[in-house]
Order: sequence, then structure tokens, then C-alpha cells
Amino acid sequence: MLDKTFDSAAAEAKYRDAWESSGAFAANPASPQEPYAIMMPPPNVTGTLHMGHGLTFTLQDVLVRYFRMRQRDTLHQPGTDHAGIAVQAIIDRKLDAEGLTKQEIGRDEFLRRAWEWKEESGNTITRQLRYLGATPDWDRERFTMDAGLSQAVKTTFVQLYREGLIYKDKRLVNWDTKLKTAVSDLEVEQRDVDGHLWHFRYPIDGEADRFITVATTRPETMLGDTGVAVNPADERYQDLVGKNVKLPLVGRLIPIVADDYADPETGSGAVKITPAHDFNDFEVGKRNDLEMINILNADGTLNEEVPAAYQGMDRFAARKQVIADLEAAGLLEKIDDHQHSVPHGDRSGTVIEPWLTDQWYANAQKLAEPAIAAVEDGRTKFVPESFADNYFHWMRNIQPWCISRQLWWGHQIPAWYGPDGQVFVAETAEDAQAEANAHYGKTTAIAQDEDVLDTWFSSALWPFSTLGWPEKTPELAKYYPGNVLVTGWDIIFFWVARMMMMGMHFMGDVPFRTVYIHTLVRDQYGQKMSKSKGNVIDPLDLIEKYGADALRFTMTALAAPGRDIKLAESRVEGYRNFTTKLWNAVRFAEMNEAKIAEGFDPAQVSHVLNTWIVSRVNETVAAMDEALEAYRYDAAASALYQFIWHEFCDWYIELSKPMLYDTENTVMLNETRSTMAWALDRLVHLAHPIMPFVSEALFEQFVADAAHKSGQRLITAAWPETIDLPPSTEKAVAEIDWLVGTISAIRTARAELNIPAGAKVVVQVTSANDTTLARVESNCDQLLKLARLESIKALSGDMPKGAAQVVVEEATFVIPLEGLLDISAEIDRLGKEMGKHEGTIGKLTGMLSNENFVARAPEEVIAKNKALLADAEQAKAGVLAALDRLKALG
RNA sequence: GGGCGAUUAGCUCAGCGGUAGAGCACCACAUUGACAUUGUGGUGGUCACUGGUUCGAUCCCAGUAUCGCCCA
Repeated sequence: MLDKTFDSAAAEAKYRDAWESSGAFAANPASPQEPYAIMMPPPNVTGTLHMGHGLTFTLQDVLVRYFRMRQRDTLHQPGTDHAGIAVQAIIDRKLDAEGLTKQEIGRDEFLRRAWEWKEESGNTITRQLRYLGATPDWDRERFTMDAGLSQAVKTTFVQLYREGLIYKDKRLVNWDTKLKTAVSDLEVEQRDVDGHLWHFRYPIDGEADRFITVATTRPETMLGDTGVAVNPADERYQDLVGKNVKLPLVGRLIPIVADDYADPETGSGAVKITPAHDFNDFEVGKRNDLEMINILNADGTLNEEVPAAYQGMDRFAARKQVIADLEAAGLLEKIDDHQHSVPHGDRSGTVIEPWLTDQWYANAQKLAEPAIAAVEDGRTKFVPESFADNYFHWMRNIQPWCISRQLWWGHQIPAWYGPDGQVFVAETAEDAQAEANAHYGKTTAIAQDEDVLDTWFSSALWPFSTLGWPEKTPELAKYYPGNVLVTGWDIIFFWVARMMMMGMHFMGDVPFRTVYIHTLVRDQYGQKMSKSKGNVIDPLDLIEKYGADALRFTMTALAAPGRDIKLAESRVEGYRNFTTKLWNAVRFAEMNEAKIAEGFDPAQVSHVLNTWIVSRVNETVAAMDEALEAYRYDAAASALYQFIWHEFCDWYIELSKPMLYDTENTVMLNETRSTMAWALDRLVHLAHPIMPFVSEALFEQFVADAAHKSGQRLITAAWPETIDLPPSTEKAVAEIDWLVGTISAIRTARAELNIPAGAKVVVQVTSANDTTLARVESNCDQLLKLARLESIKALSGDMPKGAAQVVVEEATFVIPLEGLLDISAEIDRLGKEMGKHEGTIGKLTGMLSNENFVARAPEEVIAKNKALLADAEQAKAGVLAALDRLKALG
């Protein structure tokens, strides 16, 4: 006997392990089955499961389980990325706590410690994914710094270098002064801050008492100014172009140049130019051939390029000092409050400095071309489609991709330098040495580039490097391209774009056919979850409280395309209740000995109720197939919920009771027991992708036995297919629809007339046609039970006085209440119904008498409206007759 | 400033060129032999606003307002 409620914790613990050890998650490249591959976006190895993971991995697992049940050879590729900056920061902190620095311990020892950390605490998230019920092929788990994936990095780097698509360049980068590395544009967060705009007066050289005013939000950069720009069309400054300014505090003469970048409308119209410390100024500097003076050290202190008084000073201390000194010199014109955005490192939180350094770049513009074309011609589709525009916009405006990072944790760049700086790029030190020796004509010492590659460089190779590339493996042949990539929109540029570029370049084909983009999980008020706001909901807490199935159902039901998910805990609670509902439905079946009898054929059931539920199962299968194939997770969840709760539980179980309790009629009893067991078997199959634990538990504890499938596991069972039903099905469905409508109508009238719920009433039917009378006859038990009636039969003799009347289609159900009826309440009630029908009739008559409508509307719309009008008129006539009788008899 | 999206019941959201839907919340009733993590019934909406296209617009188009997000 099933317990009264579902014990989610016990089931999760049991099936998590049982599934995994059964080998159910394993892909099988040797199998003849059609593949279905999803590459898991590798979570950061430092990560722990948050709600975003909860969403993305639920959606992936729903697809994986669904297609596994459809008997596809399913690969869900798991793994983690090495998170260069994050891991380096962790090790740095630990060293700091020990009073050590990485320079002291050296690169090898640093890497040893990093690996040690990774082995010990780096895989928290992959353990946590199992709690969510994810079923990737764990035996194939990869890490971006594994030997194979590292080889892929070397191979791609060397090839791209040889093709001229990777090169070294001196450009401005986003420099993180705390982590002392370049970071990508995407890792820079623009924060609006309340700052100031300082207006300084720069004296014109050779013109006493003449000044030009410039404004800046970063006064310390003036020490690196190498020019002042004015707009060529700005008449105020025409005569100054070509002259020099004597840079205060520094004394350097710097030219005044004409450049469109200067906006005459903004401030004074003149702009100071610091080419080595501002992205816009860099371009102005290049156009006007201005000197580039780098005034910063890697740690953000000022270097020897500035006057001695400022050397070694931190950039923010220098800012104060520069302001004070300019003010003292009488050159501070004014200070405005000014709100502006300041770049911050998203890892370090520190202000990012544009800094001039030598870095390795990939020619992203070139690599993007085929990646853009692949989406244009539909080889890869975005779902929802609108995200393709996002992708195009970014890809068409893509900048050179700075791929080097000044870190130790990562893939060290396979480039070596000779004593004169000559570069030798090769996959191995030996090859590089050989090249160097050949180049110099003698054995010459070379040293490898100290830097490592951006983590996203290796992540970009993930769709093929995990499959064994550059080796030609069976996996690569079978699972590339993958079917779908499921990820959040925040990662389109970090990852999707780069996988597309690398996939097109090295595999000659897209990495996946579809990119499903989901949105962010926010709190119930639409706020982004953040630790500082304290509104973070931990998915593991929800799993503990409500079960993984409830969380998964919530994620699935809320995953409507293109919309952020606002998560309220009450939703999860509601879906926990849903798992309980399903559990108890099976428990009911168990109590009533539901079991599929030998030779049972769902297409041949005789009772209308059984025919109806078979038909409803069919339609639910079709609805879920359609929804899942279109990535309409919300629609799939809703079809399942609606079917289980509001059709199977509310009506099928309730209407089946008279048959299940009537042990005399063994034919009907057996058919109903069989149908119920059959339907439940289909139903747990349908529930499995979204609610794997409760469905598997129910299957094991009862359903498998009832359906003669003992010993099988749902996780690998075949997904239901729709079955062909005889034409008579339609009639049965209409009869159940009528029955449901009639019961509901009587219940409504009872409630509105305050007939006590416990009171059994006598009902007599009048003005009913033969079909209705036959339906009343054959569904008598169900009507008595669910509408709580004493009896129901055709009205014989006169209409009783003081009777309530319920009109359903052509028939009226008369409920004699012998003076208990509140006549005026009943008149009001019937009057309200009349109003409703009259409204409908008015509207439809209007439409149907409109010549244009009749002439232009489609045939089926006209037919439908005519039918609706007939129904409404029939109903109105019934209600009118009821009102007349009531008035006549009281 | 540029781009994208949203605006439908108290809340969270589906929907769709043809009579407005769900879940939650709320109100009333009910402990009837799966389930109170329940059942039954009910209240609740000028589909943001203004125009246009159409026989017909919540839906398509244009504009307005408000709110998000991304980019500069």
C-alpha cells in the first residue's frame, strides 16, 4: 500500500543513485539509434547551484529525459570550466592568509595548489546537479583543463596563428588593477555613479592669460594628456588649432588638434586627450598622431612617466592631489556634480582602467562571418527567434577578441620567445625549440609566454573538444552538431557566439541546430536575486522543502519564452501539492485494484467513460509532443497539470467510482480497472520528464505491476504514442461532456440556492429529447453520486410547485423544494442566465445579419456562430419556460 | 542617446484576427469510503491609452504613456 503522501527526500536519494548506476544516462555511440545531443554549458568549477542553474538544467533534463524515452541515443555532455580568474582569486586569498605570495612559491607550486583545490572542492556543483535530477552521462564528464581539451586548445591556437587569425597587438585593454590582468568587455560592468566633472584651465603656450577649458571625470589622467581636441567646425577655437597647450603640473607642450570627436555642445567644446588611458582618446590619438603616454603601473599606481611628486601614488590619491594642485595654481575653474557610468570588474569590483599593453588577439570579425551566415541561413535557429537579432547585432559589431590573460591558472599560451623577441608558436616546447633552432641556425634558449588564454577560449571549443577532437572519434561523428543548446541570454556573447565561431572554423558546421534562450530567474517582485539584497532563493532549500519534482515543475511551468521568471515560493508549494495529487490518484487506483486485464485493448473499451479517458490520454500525448518539440515548456507542463488534476482526478476517478464499487457487474468493473491502470501507466510516463522522482516511485511501487511491467524503469521506458480510436469515440466524448456539464450545472444551482451540501434532492427531467433521456438513464449512478441526488427520472404529471429549474441544452432538470425555495432568488438566478443568453444572442445576431460579415467571413466561422446562436436560443427558450412555470406555479 | 522587450483578473502569467483563460490569492459551503498538501461553488478584466487597417482588433500597423533590460 502506498503511503499517504509522497516522501520526496527518500525517493530522490534512492533513484538518483539507482538511475546512475543502472547506466541509464550513458550515451552509446555504437548504437544504431538516432542521436540526441545537448552540450551542457559547463558551469564554473568554483560554482554552487543557484536558481539560474536550477532553471537551465531542469529545462535541459526535461528534453534529455523526453528524448531518451523516445528511444534516441541521448548524450547530455557534462563538465565544468576552469574559471581562470575565479580560481586564481581563491588561491591568491589562501596564499594571502598564509602570508605568502604567488611570486614566492612560483608557478609550479601555485598550479599544484590550484589543482588540489579543484580536486577537493571544485566539483560541488556537479554533485548538486544530481539533486536536481539531472541525468547527464557522468562517465563522460570533462574539465576544460583536461589533457584532451588542453590539446584542443593548443591545436586551435596554433592553427589560428598560422592562418593569421591570432596575432599580438598593442592596444588598450580593460585592465583590472586588483587582479592585474586584462579582462574582457563582457566581464566589465558599467555602474552608474554620482561623480564630478572637474573643469580645468589649460594655459595656451605663447599667449599670456589665454586658457582653454577642458573637463574630466578622471583628473589624474591629465598627467598623461598628449593633446586637446576641438571640433573643426567650432569657430571659438579656430585660431588655436595647431597651437600648443602647456600642460599644467607637467609642463609638457601638447598640441591642440581639430577632431570631430570634440562636441561643441558639450562643456566648453574642448576635450583633453589621454590616448593611453581612454578608448575614445586612443582613436583620437591615432588619427592625430598624438603621443601615447602610459602613466599607470599594473597595480594602478602612477609610474615614472609622471612628475616625481606623483610617482608611486595610487590613482585615487593622485586624483585628489592633482585637483588640489590645480586649484592651488588657480586652474580649477569649477566642479559640477555629474552622474556617469564607471567600468568595474565584475569579479574584483574594482574600477577598470583602460591600459596600453601587448596582448594576444583573435580576429573575431573574420571568425564571425561564417557564424553570422549560419544563423542567417537557418543552420542554427534561435528560440525565441528574436534573440537572433541580438546575436547579429553583436556579431556584426564585434571587436578584436583579447584572448590573453595575465594569470597562471589556465592554458598557458603555446608561444615561445627567442632572446630578440622572435615568436615561435607551436603545440609543444620541442617543436618550438626546433623552430627556434632552425631560425637562429643554432641551439638558442627560448622562453614560453607567461600568460594564459581567456577561459572562454577553451569553452568555445567545448562542443567538439569534449567529443575527442582533434582526434576523429565516433563520438564526434555521431554527436556533432548537437541538437540544442539551452542557456540564458546573458551568455549569448560570452559563449554562444564564440562556440559558433570556433565550430564553424574547425568543424565546418554549426555546433548545435537550435539555441534555446531562457531568461533570468528573479524574485517574486521581479528583482534580480543578489546576495546584497538578501532575496536569493537557494534551489537546494526548495528541493529539501518541497522536493525536486516540485521545483522542476515550477521551472518548467514558468519557462515561457522571452520572459523573465518571477519566482514565488507559493508556486513551488502549489506544484508540490500537485505531486501529492498525482500520488493519491495512484493510491486510489491501488485501493481499487486497478490492473490491466489480459487482452485489454484501450481502443476497444465499451463504456463511454473509459472511451473518454482513453481519448483524453491521446490528446495529452499529442499536446505534450507538440509543446516539447517547440520548446514550449510552459505549455507541456500546463497540458500535464490540466490533464492529471482536472480531467483524470476531478472527473475520471469520480465518475469511475460507481463502476468500481459495483462488484456485481464484473465486466464493467474489469474494464474500468484495466482502463484506469492503463491510463495511469501512460500518465506516469508523461509526467516523467518533468517530475522524474514521483513518477518513477509510483511506477515502481504500483503502476509497473498493474501494467505488467515489473522490473522495468520508467527512465528508459518508451514514451507514449497516440493510438487510433474508432469513430464512435466522438459520441462517447460528447456524452461525458454532457454529463460533466449537467453535474456542474446542478451543483451551481444547489450552491446558489443554498441547498445544503448534505441534502440529497430528487430531480425530474422535462422537455428532454431521447438522447438526453438515454444519457440520464445510463449515467444515473454518476449523476446521483456527483450531483448528490436522491433520484433522477423523467417528470411525470404536473410541474411541482416551488421547484428550482436547471436548464442544460434542450432539457430542464426540475428540483422540487417544497416551500424551501426562495422564489425571488430563483427568479433572479434564472433572470441572470437569461441576460447572459440574450447578450450572446444579440451579439451573434448582429454579426450574422451584417452582410459584410456573411459575405467575407470564412465558412466555418459563420457555421460556428450559427450553431452558437442556435444553442443560445435553445437555452434562452428553456430558461424562459422555466421562468413562466415558476411564475405560474410559485 | 541607440536597440530590444513588456503593459491581459488583487498577484504571477498564458492566449489569440471570430463570445476573454490558468495558477495563486479572496469569499461561501463541505470532513461523502485517494487526497485538507482536499473537494464544491462563486466574486473578480473598457486586454495601458489614441488613432488606423478589417465584416470583425486584446491580437495586425502607427503614435503616446509607463516599466524593464542590453549597449553607448
